Amino acid sequence: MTVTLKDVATLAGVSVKTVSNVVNGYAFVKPENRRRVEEALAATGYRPNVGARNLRRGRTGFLALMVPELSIPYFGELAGLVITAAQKRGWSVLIEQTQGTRERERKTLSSLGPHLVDGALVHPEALEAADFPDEPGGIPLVMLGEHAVDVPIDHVAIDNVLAAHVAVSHLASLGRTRIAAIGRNPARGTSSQRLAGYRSALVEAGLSYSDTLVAPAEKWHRGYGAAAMKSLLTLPSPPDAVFCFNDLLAIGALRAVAELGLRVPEDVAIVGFDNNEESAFSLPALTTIAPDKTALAEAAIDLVSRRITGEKSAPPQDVQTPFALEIRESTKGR
Amino acid sequence: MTVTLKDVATLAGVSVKTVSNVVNGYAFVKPENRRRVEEALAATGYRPNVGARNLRRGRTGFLALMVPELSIPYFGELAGLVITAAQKRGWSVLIEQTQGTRERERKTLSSLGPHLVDGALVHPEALEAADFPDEPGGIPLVMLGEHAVDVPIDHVAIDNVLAAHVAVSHLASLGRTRIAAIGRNPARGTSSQRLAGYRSALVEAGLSYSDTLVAPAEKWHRGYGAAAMKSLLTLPSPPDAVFCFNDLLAIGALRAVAELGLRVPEDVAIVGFDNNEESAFSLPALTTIAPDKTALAEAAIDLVSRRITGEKSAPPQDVQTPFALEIRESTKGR
DNA sequence: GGTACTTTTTACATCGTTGGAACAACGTTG
DNA sequence: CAACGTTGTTCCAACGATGTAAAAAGTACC
Repeated sequence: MTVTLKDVATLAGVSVKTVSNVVNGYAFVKPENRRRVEEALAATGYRPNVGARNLRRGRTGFLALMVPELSIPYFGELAGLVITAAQKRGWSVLIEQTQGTRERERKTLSSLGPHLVDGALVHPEALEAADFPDEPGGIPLVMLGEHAVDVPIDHVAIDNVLAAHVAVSHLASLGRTRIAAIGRNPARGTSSQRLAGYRSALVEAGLSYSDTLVAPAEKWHRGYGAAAMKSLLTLPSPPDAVFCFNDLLAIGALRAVAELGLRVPEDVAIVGFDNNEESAFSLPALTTIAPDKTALAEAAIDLVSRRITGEKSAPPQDVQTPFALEIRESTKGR
Repeated sequence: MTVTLKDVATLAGVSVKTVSNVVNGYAFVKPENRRRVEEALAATGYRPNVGARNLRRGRTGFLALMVPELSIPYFGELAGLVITAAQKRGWSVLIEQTQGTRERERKTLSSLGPHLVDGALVHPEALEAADFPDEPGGIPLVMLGEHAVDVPIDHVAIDNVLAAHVAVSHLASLGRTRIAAIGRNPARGTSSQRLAGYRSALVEAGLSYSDTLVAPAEKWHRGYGAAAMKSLLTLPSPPDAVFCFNDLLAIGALRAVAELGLRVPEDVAIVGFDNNEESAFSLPALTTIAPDKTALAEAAIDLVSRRITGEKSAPPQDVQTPFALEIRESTKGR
């Protein structure tokens, strides 16, 4: 059924290795033989057995991408870009979902044997430093997104503190004085980064920080954003602006505001984070921090490729990719 | 660096094959030896080389999933479920994106050699019958979603015609008489199915069909939905209800209605299709056809597994998975 | 103790590919 | 024409695992 090098070789009347040489573009093959081999290749429809080739070469041709859940728009979009970037360099991507739980993240990390994949891009959510394999025997890892953890591995992300600062400064520049935040969550590294940016922007704007205005969110999903927003709006003195730690929370917040009969941005201005595609179409459209996801994906693939092909032991890199504040209706009106 | 069976065997003082036997749960191993091998396995941290094992077994352990784009919520959600379902059966999933173009779909299909993956789930958008490999030499394929094409391969989907019928009947039951549709696209199989359901529901409700009320959409993305809705609303006699062929179009339509200063559902009722997570949070929340995506993913994995492990030549199956009409604010008010 | 049988272990070939060494063919040169 | 370097090809081993079959060890029975 399946065509192997041997079949092609028999048909072309040369040795297996010569066929292999043609397939791999080895220079010194007699034109006559090359032609015959190529004909035989075409005639049989030969396709190399990737497994065998990789066994021999000690590579698998696969990269793993570990994310919480593909159904979360940010990760769906990112995964799509990672796959595209990987494909350009000849890698195939295998996706592992962890639901953002530390247990599953740890399990996934330790299951990424050197035989299954050549390298991995991991986007941890709850992982701690202790969970990372300390012996360097494993495969190259690149961490995506913010790490609270201090592990010596390659890392790509935007400057979360700065981005949060920019978002909140924007709200302050509109003259808002009671600026709340939604998304506090001690288990998530990203949360503390964005919180830091939030605080520094408040300070810079001469506003005071108050714990009451920082709503927690167990998960950064729409429903939790709505719930958090409702509790903020029923405070004795409710906020006139909210910085949500991601767009999903913000979408939930938009709904909560509407359900309470208030208006965005007149009564409450809202800024999100991630620039999900849906956020350009919400009513009102969401002002948000827009990370350059393409740059993120490409930088990550770049780093992991470099680690795999040589440069094994260069010092860990820390790459920052650009972002922009995308101003839309939720802070500026229509 | 890497631990192989040989290393474990040396450490345990037995042959390679005995270790292999222990690893694979072969029954006849002396308890004493089993213990020693297990200790050695633990001590060395042995992990089987998947590539080598698969080379020997003639399997790769991978399935491919071909979708247009992960950044489209429906496919992000579906891919997540497929990966989860596959993992339960011990498969890893490789994702290929085609951007929904026939050229890339065809290319992807033909590149799915039997060595890279053991089977594939394909969600074509523009593919035609001629593009499918006619010789049965390849790997098992399962088609997801609607096929306009008549190819003898396994297939899982909801009943699109019926679902569209249900959606439109719901609009008619609200007393709407000028029911439009958005999403006509001759290049997409799904489009004609949903259009058929739309027409049959109009007939059943005693309403007349009019080409003017069926707006085309080159892509089923939010922006195209907004554009289509705008053109419908500027007709001499605009619709009082719209059936959008997917949720993204509907989300775009919601925005267009709002931008023209009209209200949903008072002026125009809107129904979508797919039940994306975001649709429960749009303003107003979207009434939509909710396919059971989990059932879809599991049925697909089930079919492809069965094909791979035996049952090679059973007649092609056609599995229909359930759906429901999810009624929300866009047709019922808040 | 010998025979027949079962249980346990091992040696060997094999999956499809590629790296390296060995070999063959060729044209050049002294 | 012998010696040599350059090209082109083949042979063999190896990647790490498992299936097969044969060898070894153990058990039961006469």
